[in-house]
Amino acid sequence: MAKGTDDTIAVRIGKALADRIISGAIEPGARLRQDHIAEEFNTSHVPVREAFRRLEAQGLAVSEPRRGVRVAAFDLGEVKEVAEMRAALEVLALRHAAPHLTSAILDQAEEATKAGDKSRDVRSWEEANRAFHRLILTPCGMPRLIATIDDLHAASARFLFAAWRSEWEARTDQDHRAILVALRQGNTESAAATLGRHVQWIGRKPVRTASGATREAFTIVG
Amino acid sequence: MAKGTDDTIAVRIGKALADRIISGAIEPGARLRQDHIAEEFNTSHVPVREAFRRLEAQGLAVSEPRRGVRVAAFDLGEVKEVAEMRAALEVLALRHAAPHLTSAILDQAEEATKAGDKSRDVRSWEEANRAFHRLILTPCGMPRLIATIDDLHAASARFLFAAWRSEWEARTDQDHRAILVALRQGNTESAAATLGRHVQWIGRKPVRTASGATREAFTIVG
DNA sequence: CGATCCAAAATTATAGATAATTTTTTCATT
DNA sequence: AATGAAAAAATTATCTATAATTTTGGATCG
Repeated sequence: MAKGTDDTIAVRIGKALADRIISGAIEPGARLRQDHIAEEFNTSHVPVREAFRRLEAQGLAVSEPRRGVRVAAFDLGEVKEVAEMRAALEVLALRHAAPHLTSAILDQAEEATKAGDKSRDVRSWEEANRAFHRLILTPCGMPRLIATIDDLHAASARFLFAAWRSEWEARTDQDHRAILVALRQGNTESAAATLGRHVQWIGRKPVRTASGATREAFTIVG
Repeated sequence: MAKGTDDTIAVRIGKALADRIISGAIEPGARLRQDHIAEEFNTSHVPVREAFRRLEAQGLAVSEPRRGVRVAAFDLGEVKEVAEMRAALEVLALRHAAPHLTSAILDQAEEATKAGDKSRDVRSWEEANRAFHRLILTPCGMPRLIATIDDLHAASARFLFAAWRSEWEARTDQDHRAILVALRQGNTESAAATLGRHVQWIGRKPVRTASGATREAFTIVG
């Protein structure tokens, strides 16, 4: 995966900030100060502002005119919303991708599933999970649909990292396997139905807040 | 509808350019030169560049590093893609909106349908159509979903204006009426099914190209 | 006549400077 | 100590200037 060294500076900054927001390195609600970021990346603030517009469009940041840009906050409602949007769109993508899925692709997807089951931290689990979904969906040949799904995956990953920052225990992903079996049998509708349920499975877990109290954290697991 | 005079200049330029691209005032593939646009709006090119990033995210423009920004081209494939995405997402939105639909809202939606039937040009038909969809979907209370649907509507409108720039003949919208009847009866699933079919209805029409030949133009009608 | 190379013009991308606004701090007053 | 106004500092938004790249328009050669 090329690090895109010929990208414009604004694009590079946008990717770097997106990664920090998704990983939780920057807290929800935190201010993004253009001069500070510009200084850190050794640029002027002009490309930083362009990067902000991109983050805004992805739903990772919110901007108020003359008041600055903040990392987008999120709540259980948004977790559910993203899950349902993903369900609707990934099912659509899978229906179109199914006729173009080769057994080579399905083998790769199975590898990704195994990698997910073996992973010992959230980060690598998320990577494997994303690879699985991307592999079976990309052959739909609908670039706008894929781009929208990618943004939703970014949001999902953010929720995931927020809930399971440190302690993570991989479990074998039966849904992924059931989807692959159905696809190998040419049973697209069954695969689509399982996928739709799969991405709407919301994990919950108690988390200690800054104030010491415990609350429930929710996230899309799939 | 406030013209947003306290928006940032970049936002104003973005809206103005989006309107031109959607209406077809600027051709697909046309270059958007930042200095020219800056001069026209009496600004520097910095806010223009920010506006470009927004248009890019909406799928209305495409940018190649150091080569500039162009109005996005589109083909039958993209018309279909947008129609299917709309079907999937509007059905989802309607299922969530249905419990919150009051008869006042449904009356407004009926007014919008009548306005559409009466309209004598594409532009006002499109406006009425968009009002109908927005009215019955917004109560879903899912902001990200609504924002995504709005971008898809913008794309739909663009296809519509490209196919029916001048000659337009309104027809009475039976689908809208069927949807309203189902919603009034509390039959959400029937309404959703009709809506899903409705936005996938693709209109076709012969169009004379610049070179004099005729080709088929396609667009989402709904 | 057409292809190709080169210089001039135009254009994009970034930097540095300035005006306008918001946030923070200070300090007098209750 | 709490409140609130005023001044100072920080920050955003925009403009002007400059460097880097691409496009354009010939001139030259086959």
